[in-house]
Amino acid sequence: MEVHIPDLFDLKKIADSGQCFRAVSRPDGTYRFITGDQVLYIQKAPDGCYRVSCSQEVWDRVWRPYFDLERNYREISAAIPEKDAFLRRAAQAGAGIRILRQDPWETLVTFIISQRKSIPAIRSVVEMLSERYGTAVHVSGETLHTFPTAAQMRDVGEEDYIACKAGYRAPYLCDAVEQVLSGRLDLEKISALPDDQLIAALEGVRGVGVKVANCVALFAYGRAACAPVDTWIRKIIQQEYRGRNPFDRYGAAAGIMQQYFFYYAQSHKAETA
DNA sequence: TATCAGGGCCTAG
DNA sequence: CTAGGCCCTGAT
Repeated sequence: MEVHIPDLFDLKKIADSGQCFRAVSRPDGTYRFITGDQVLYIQKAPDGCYRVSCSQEVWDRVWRPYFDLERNYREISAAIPEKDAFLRRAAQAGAGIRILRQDPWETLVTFIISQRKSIPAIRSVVEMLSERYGTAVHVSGETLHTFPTAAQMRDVGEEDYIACKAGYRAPYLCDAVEQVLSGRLDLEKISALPDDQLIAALEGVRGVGVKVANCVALFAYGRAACAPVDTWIRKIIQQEYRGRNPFDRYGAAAGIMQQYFFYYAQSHKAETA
């Protein structure tokens, strides 16, 4: 099937954006995304069209929200003040990135893993967890594994996580599983909370600090006002904004601006180092 | 082969 | 509030 996407949309930038850790590309330009038990193959076609492997119904129900297609990024970018030259440059470079709306459980777990790890290292842990504890699905001639649910991780022990290279984060993962299964943390229910309370609730999990909590709020709950500050963003604040955090000024779109910064830093590593 | 930092967080002082 | 420590990987 084919879909038309009029807004800024760039598969490579999305896959490399560091929000999701399971997206892969093929030599022919096809990208594969996985969320929940859904798998999507998507390839660019002329005139803002894309060939997708799913039905219209699944596209509308699953992937449109996943790619945040209801939001107009062209408008948001155009609204960046001329004065903020660095952000304009970053937004230009990152044009086509979307804030993905991912599954809260998967996002929570993957960002607990992410701390003090490089993106390739995160990918390999996430992939190993999926292979061992997720559900096998057969699509398009390949066997994939969904990301394991909390229930599927019920009996996984610290040693098992360590075997998956989670390192010192192993007890954090056990705590996350325990809290979700016991209902002490209800990932569905907290979606109704305002940003600050949502973040506070997430911080109740061991190994979840302000940075990881903000990532989950932004990349799973669509809280675009939340802007996670990591080492890269910190560098930018130091070098480009004289140590003054600019995100307060960006208001409801702060998280999107953060993504532009992050992408810019990632793709200009040599210069910013 | 050795070294270093990587999308931080916890604990102690 | 600030400093170490942490478990392991990928990059040089």
